[in-house]
Amino acid sequence: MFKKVLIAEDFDSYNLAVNEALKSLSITDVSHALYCDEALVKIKRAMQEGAPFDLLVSDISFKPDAKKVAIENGIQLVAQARALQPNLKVIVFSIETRLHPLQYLFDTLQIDGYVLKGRNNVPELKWAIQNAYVGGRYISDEISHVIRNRSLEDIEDYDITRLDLLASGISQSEMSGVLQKRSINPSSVSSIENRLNRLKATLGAANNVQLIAIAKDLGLI
Amino acid sequence: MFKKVLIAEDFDSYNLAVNEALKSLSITDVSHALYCDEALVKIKRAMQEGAPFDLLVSDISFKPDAKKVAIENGIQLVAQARALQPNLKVIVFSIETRLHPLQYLFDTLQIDGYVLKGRNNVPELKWAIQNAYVGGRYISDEISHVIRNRSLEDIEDYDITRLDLLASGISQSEMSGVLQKRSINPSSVSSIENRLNRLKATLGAANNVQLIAIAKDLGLI
DNA sequence: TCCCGCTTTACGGCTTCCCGTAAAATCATC
DNA sequence: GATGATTTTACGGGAAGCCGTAAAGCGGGA
Repeated sequence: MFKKVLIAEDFDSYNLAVNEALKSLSITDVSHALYCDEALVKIKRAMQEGAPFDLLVSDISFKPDAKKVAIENGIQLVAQARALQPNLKVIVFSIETRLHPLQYLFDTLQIDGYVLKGRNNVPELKWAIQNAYVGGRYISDEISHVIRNRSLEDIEDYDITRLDLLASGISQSEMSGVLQKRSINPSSVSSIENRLNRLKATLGAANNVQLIAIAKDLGLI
Repeated sequence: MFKKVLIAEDFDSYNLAVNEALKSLSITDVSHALYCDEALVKIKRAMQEGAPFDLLVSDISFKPDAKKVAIENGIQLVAQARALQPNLKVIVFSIETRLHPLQYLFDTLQIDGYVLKGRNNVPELKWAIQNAYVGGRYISDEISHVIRNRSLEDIEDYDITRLDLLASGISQSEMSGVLQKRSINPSSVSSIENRLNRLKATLGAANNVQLIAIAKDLGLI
């Protein structure tokens, strides 16, 4: 079983739950980080000391407070942690159910488990940890069906930019100017219309208003 | 100190935290309810047996699952519990930060404490329980700001309906028809424009698209 | 080089949104 | 019931969005 585990989680309640799960697996070498920055520092230090972590259990959303932080969320943390230590096993423990952030975690970062915060986290976490240890990948039921939906595959980064600009209240002709200034092609009003139409078709939106509503729901913007 | 406490909370993680707080106050007679219906039954039975609860610690949002329930959320639970047993002390323990539901809890139901789920729940819960016992009322810092901020006060329920309809992709003239069918007044296209304009002014949106983006961000819809 | 397919751009019409103004209806108060 | 304030409705003109068509640009392959 895993020997050395790091938990990146800001709520004390959830830390209690993860502790409980680890205790039941007789894992005693457990470190806690209440902020992402802190977590990355601990990972670095552990590697330098020749005693790297075996497993990272990380939340996604960290409540902002007075403290100024460089890494704002668990997704960035996991990305940077994996860049530092590619063999680090990662289990994400979050309330996030939106497709886009999850797709990135599974497809690009290839995490080793996802536990959706819910009614029975202690047994779920325990199971996820055991699975990750033997090279498996546990995913909470409620989100495995979300992941199976691949409808968003052909949405590119600039589409997100376009949606962001649209949601900021500017007109499409103004957007054309902004895109030119950022030298993003295509930038003509017609192209913007085309791209937005394509997005509307993909996401089943009748107009720009609904498009933004759906994009918000999916976590695209 | 309180002798007999009921906890209405569906997540095991948060139940661990409340347990921890109660244990540190040497409160041992603790019951749990994972559903609101179950909680109300326990309150009733305890009264009938002549041993009513002293304190209810309740969540607001309960995750829906296969189980069919009559009481869907903690606000309804608190209202019904207080109707049954007016002297019951109530502490709400939730992630809810939106003004509207909180106002009802404080102004109408007059709850005895509100702990916002966050970084340090165990000490906060402990403090809230101690305060409630001596007739005080503990409120998490972040929430007392919200309660004081009345900027969203003039957004009424039908405004949410209008935003919902707008986000569903229909045109304003179609919305007029829908509102008439539901006999919601005003229903004319002009009125819809007026209301949406008022919302845009309140929320600082330049057009309908941005309005929906902001409404999504604020959790209005 | 020419052809082909794809993307980008341009443009025109039609619809919807946006923003005034003004009339009609409703409500509160006396 | 009259009066004034507020809300609701109606309408019109200009701006923006929506949609189809067509031309121009661009790259790959024969």
